[in-house]
Formats: sequence, C-alpha cells, structure tokens
Amino acid sequence: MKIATWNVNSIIARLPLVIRWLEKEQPDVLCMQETKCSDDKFPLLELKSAGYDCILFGQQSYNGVAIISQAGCANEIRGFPEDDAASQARSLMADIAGIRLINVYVPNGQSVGSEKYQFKLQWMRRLRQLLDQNCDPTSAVLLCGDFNVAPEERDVHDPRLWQNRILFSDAERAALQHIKDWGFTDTFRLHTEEGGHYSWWDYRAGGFRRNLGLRIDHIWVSAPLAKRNRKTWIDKETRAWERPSDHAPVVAEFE
DNA sequence: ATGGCTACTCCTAGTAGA
Repeated sequence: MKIATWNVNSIIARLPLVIRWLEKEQPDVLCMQETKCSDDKFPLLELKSAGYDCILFGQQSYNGVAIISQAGCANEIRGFPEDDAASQARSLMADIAGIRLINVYVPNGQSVGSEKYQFKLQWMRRLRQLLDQNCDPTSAVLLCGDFNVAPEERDVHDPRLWQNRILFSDAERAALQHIKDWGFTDTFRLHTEEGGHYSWWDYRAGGFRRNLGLRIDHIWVSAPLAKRNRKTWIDKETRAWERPSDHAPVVAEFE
C-alpha cells in the first residue's frame, strides 16, 4: 500500500508531470494540494485513463485539494462541515482501503503577525477540532499534505535565518505540535534522523540546486498505521524534472 | 534580498505563494 502527497501548484499546468509520476511510482493513493481549479475543470478523464478515481474539493485560481485513488472512497468530508460553500478549499477527508485519510493544504500565512497569519493559526486549531470530532486515534488514520510549517530546526536549511519567520515561527510550530498531539507520528522521522531533507525549494535564486529548502510536506499517521509503515521518502528527483512544482512528492509505504 | 520564479486572472500588471 503506497500513499503519497504532492503540492502540484496547479493540476492543469502540472498534468503531464503528474501522469508521468503516477506511471513511475504507481501509488495506490495520491493526495494533491493547490490544484487551483474548479471541479468542472479538473482533468478527470486523463486521470481515469491512468487508473485513478478522483474526489475533489476545488476552487478557481487558489487552493484546491484532490484525492486520487485506485481503490474506492467513502464518507467524504469537504472542508470544515460548518463552513459555507464559499469557504477556502483546503481539506478533504475520506475512507480509503480501511484508512481514514485527511488531505490538507494549510494556509501559507504570508508573514508573522499579519491577518493571514491569524487565519492560519485559527485554521490549524480548527483542523485539530475536526480530528477530535471525526477520527479515532486507536484506528488507522493518515493526515497528509502541505502543512506550510517546518517542525524542527533540522527541517530548515538555515534555522537562524528562518527564526520566527513565516513557516517556522514559534506559534506555527506550537499549533503544528497541537495537531500532532492528537496522536500522530511523522512517518518520515521513523526512518530518517538527519537534517537536510526538504520537500519544498524556492523557484528563485537556484534554491533547489543549492538545496535551500524546507520540509513542510508531511505524512502523519495514528499508532496502528505507524506499526505498518515500512518506508517513507521524499521523491526529490521530481523537482529536477522540466517545469516542476516547487514541492516534491512525499511517499509512504505500508504493509 | 523589501524577492531572485511561477502560475493565476474579466490576461500584457497585479496578486499570491513559501
């Protein structure tokens, strides 16, 4: 069982790469973020030809999440149930192959102290509530996506430079920890201790070439799934392909 | 780097991302 997460930065712009990557990696499930298109524009047919069914929570131009799967999906929850239809499309929950799966695109937050920063922190508190109300930590639960927060110093290329800046501020890291305290394990850290492994690199200034990145895309699991996790890695190769997303896929394999 | 790229839009300039 192979489950992946990838911020594709526009599914329409990235479709050739996504198809190429699906053919190479053959994941059972791929959670995508920043699809940046409304559900009626989503390339369902192309993904169907590649062997995947899609569930969507899209939005024009901004945000947008999708789960594509070779197995069937049930009990879908789009966003926060109490929100109206015009809310930002940033989370999608579903049961797939006996796993309760939550795909998230956490807000960026723009800059520490800004209005968007407050929105980000509030959104993260609401994600924790969503988990409290809809998921059971003693069963198989997987939370993945673009968290837009680097958890620790070893997840940041220059912790001194990033100290208390957006994506690595104390309040964001505390909010991230509060979500983790629900009962999650970071699957990447089950297998790899050292720093220098990132999932996002700035398009500018040769960020990828110089490995100036952040590890902000994660696959977290409840205890029953942590026991089954055999491998988790970041598919850095994809970031060197032509016309890449600024994020690389993260992939977890389960027994 | 107070922004070096990329992708978006009632498209050729402004907004957003991270």
